[in-house]
Amino acid sequence: MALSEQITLTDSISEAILAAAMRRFEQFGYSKTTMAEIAADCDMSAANIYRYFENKLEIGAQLARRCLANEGMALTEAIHSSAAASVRLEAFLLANLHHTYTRWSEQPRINELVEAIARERTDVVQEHLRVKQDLVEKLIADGNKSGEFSVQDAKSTAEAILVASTVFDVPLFMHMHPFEKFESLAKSVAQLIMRGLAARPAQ
Amino acid sequence: MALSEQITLTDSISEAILAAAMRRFEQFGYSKTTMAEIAADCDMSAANIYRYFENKLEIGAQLARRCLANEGMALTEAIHSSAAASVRLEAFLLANLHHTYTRWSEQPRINELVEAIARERTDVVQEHLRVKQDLVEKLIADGNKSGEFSVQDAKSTAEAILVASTVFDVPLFMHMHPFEKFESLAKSVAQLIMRGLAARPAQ
DNA sequence: ATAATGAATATTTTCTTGATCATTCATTAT
DNA sequence: ATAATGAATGATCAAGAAAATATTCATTAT
Repeated sequence: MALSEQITLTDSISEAILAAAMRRFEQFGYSKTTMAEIAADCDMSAANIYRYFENKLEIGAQLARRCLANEGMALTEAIHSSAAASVRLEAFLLANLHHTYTRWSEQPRINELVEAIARERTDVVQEHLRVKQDLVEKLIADGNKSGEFSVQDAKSTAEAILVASTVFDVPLFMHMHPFEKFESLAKSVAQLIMRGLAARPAQ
Repeated sequence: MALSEQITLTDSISEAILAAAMRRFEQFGYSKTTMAEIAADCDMSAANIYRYFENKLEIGAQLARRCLANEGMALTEAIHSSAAASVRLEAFLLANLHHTYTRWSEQPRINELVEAIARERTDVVQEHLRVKQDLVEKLIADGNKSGEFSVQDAKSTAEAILVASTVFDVPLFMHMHPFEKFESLAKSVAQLIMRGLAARPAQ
């Protein structure tokens, strides 16, 4: 009892810290937010934060994990509809793009965090890529089962699809086109991935 | 006669400046190279360079144009073989990757120039993309003609292919994998683009 | 014991301020 | 006229001091 109580308390304090950090990161950016400010928001000393998190980057990493997990859920939804596999593939790419573009344009401060994590916490990003690849692999398996696809190596194919859709996943590229252009590009790429170039007897 | 002579002279001086600049950029990087140094290499004053080039960035832009034109030629070769269109597509992606990776690993100083141009001379990069897209469009047209492909909108398909192969074109990504891994990814993507996911009766 | 803190330390960032450098221009050479 | 230059100007960069900040730790509170 004392044990579970303690864990709960610790957790809720950690949550408060994360929430405060998130508010600050959103409003002022990662680098402009100080541990002292986060601590003050939680009515504690900066030193006390270190009882709950290893350091500032770890706070950023956990927030990034959640953010990416959110994206993962959106992508899961996009892929788990009952529509045709081709439709779901397009939905996947569009959802991916939408997430990237929205964050880029509406939460510009958060990009700084994203960059820091991408640079210094490769593990977080790679875990997310693994999740995405699993999703695509499942989609491919579904398509194979329904007869819509005939893909041999689902794993490397899923990897190739992710590589091919990198542009829609990296904030850095978002300045290149307006959203609508990106949308149409994502659709083109989805269609390309679906149909390929090779001629086929009946369509 | 006086006229053509003058133009030739001007040209050869411009060439000397470009050559000197290139040597410096390769060895010391764009930002660490001064106009005075380039000028000294050509036995002239810094001020005199401005009779031949608008400014330092313009020198960089012209060198970048040549560099990209070289890449364009390599890609043209890759695409103009007499092999099957699918083979040529793969060759195109691999040549693209090879160029990016080699420059990144063997001429790290030049990356600074590339970044500056990408940032401040979008026109140069976009012109190169246009050239590449034309090449891919031609490849598609060839494939259509030979019956290997059946692509309706060659233009937007070519655009999609370029978008899908962005990772192989951007130095920024080169640190993510060793060359061999990239090679295998490029092959996977090429195959994906070729065959697509959709089931087809024969093949 | 567990939590929390203030003070101490080590890193980073910011801020000068003195170069260095790109670019312009009036002047000189050809 | 055409080429070329040195000196002037404003912008950018760099070294180092000062300030802010992340992180640690010895100490206090519960």
